[in-house]
Amino acid sequence: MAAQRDEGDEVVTGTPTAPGADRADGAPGADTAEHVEEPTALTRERARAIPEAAVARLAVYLRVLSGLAEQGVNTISSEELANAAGVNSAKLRKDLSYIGSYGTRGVGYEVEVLVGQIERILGLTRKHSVCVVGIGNLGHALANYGGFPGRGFPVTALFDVDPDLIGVPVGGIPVDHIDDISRVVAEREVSIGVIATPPKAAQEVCDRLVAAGVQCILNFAPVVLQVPDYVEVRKVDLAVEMQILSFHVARRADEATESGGGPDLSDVDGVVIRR
Amino acid sequence: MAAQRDEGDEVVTGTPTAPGADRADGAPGADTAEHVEEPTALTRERARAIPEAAVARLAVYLRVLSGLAEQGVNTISSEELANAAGVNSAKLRKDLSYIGSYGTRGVGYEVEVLVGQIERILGLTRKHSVCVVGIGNLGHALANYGGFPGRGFPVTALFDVDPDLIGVPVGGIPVDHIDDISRVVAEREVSIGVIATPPKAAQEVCDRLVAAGVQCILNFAPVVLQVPDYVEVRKVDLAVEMQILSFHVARRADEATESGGGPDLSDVDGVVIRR
DNA sequence: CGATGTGAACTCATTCACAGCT
DNA sequence: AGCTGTGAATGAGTTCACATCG
Repeated sequence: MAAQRDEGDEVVTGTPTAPGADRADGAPGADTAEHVEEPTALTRERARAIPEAAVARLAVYLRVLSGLAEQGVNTISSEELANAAGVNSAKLRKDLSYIGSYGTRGVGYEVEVLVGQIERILGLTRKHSVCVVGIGNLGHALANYGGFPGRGFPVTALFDVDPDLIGVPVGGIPVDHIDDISRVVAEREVSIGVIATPPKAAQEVCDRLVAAGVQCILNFAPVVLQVPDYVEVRKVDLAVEMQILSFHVARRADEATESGGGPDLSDVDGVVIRR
Repeated sequence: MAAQRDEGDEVVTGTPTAPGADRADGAPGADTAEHVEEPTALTRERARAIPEAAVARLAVYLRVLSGLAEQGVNTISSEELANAAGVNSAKLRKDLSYIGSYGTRGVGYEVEVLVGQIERILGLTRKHSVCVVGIGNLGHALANYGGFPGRGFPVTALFDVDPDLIGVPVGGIPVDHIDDISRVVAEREVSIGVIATPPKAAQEVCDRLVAAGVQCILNFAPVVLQVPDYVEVRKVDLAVEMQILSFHVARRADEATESGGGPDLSDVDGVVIRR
């Protein structure tokens, strides 16, 4: 049964401070990939309208729930599930409400039901063939994950340019030359492309993937990919993650340094406080 | 037991360059009843207050800028830089404004200056020793990155439980047994721990890292780690990424179904098909 | 002029708090 | 009595638009 919710969010702003009209939107800005949705109101019919942030969490809930199912747990409350997923229960309930009402008041949720519903929403009832481009260290690791994280994402093709690798099976799949990408992607109906090449090659590989018809890309290369609007790109950026952690280490250090030391306003690291 | 934080945190308030008397009293606008702020633990103070989202982007800008510097570019406008980083210029300028005013009106930014300032803010002027736990496929790949993404993050220790691995050098560093983690982490002043173990071992490894004094963790294992408040956890979750992409594939498919080959729909909602 | 820097408006996301069902 | 589901309130993050200054 499809989601029967209404399109939800209207202009909830009850604040009278709302400005006049000004609907002159359509700014042709340099907007990059990321979001595809058409900004101007009029949501498509019974819009799927699940906030991106919620989608990410649904995937987490799904994993937790699968674990519970294996342990034979049948029912769980929002409180417990939220806890296991590392979020608070209000958020969890709101997230689940986006996909429908599958809980029982006074009781909780049936694990099986939730698993099924989340899988449906995430499109996991269908298999998504994946290809990995760039069979270096990381590519190897990814290919060897075999069936990729969880089932449902079979890796069916590997590409590289290194002649020594072509034909060599990695994780059971022989490596093809990148020049054959179009043919192979079509033949094996690849729907998701993973880029694990050195940064310099990433954009070109990306272009080839797109040309081959791939519309979803997971990018491990430390580059900002330019893609057409209709292509969805997610990136996993080690350097950025490390640097964010670094930022926190630094901030922690700052705090430690100045704590206890009176209200001195001296800029710790050079940020001049102008006035 | 606080679960790991995901995103957002930190109180904003007061830009470093705020003019005149900012920092007035408390919260702006009419506060409702006695709602005594509940600051994140002991943080606060003269918070550097850079939104988490901005921090992540600063890291991206930094990479783009470094590339430009190498190419000999001296100056760049917000428009150009934004473009290269895949964001719009307003966002970029706002992000940069969090770290100070280093641009020249009518001209743009000096690449070198920006690189320096971002590095300072991200705490990259200091080296952060990294350890990797779990030397399987992924751990190998990570260890072999050598100096980790970009310089500044030297991998100085590797851990595993497999007797066959202990002592074997990977990427130049011999693998230690996890039981020695406390000693080794202390000796090598590891400040960031990377978890690349199978899911089942992740929480325990995490606990050991924390016990050993590591306060920043990058987790590749598909589990929600439970850590004390003062520990910062970032996660890289392949399964979640794939599932988010899957969701988009599914949504795309839905849209396609209903727009083109959709069997006669005497539907009420005008199917708004743009372009 | 032209591009930065930034209050203010707006949009998206999270949390509160409670009505409503079991 | 207990727990879900959800409007409404709050807060975070993004975009607008323009004063400002090199």
